[in-house]
Amino acid sequence: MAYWLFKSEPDVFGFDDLIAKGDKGEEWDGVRNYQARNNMRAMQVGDQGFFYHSNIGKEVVGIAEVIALAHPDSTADDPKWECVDIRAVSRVVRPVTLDEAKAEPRLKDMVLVNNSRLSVQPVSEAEWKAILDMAGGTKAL
DNA sequence: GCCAACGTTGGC
DNA sequence: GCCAACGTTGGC
Repeated sequence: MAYWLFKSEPDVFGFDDLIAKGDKGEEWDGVRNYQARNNMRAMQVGDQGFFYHSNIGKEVVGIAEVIALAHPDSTADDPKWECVDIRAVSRVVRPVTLDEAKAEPRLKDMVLVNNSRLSVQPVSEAEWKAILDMAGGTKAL
């Protein structure tokens, strides 16, 4: 099981929008960056990822799960762009902000802290646990 | 709204 | 294949 982080602007598509999609989830489409795409290609069904709100909030607000392997992005002209499907799993008890992540020694190597522009990021198991710890765990949707 | 950082593009 | 120019992203 691997861990990831999905970044989105909440005024375009926020965690609540993903929750509204229910168990069927949603294509994580629109990614036009090779690193982000390659991360999605590496995902397995059942992998989990943090859902991070950029610009507004700048915080980890919930957890999503990969429910379909990478497939061609239906919104792309070029089949080289692929995306996975994800669904919302749970909220964090307390959102963890970017400022808090930057101030946390355990997260000093986290991609979010060092390269916040990458929209789909890998998260190590230690980072995953640290964020969950800071968030006070998760709660049902 | 500004600007720094980053990725991509295209001329050479 | 290098690198300058450009566009986009996202924190501030």
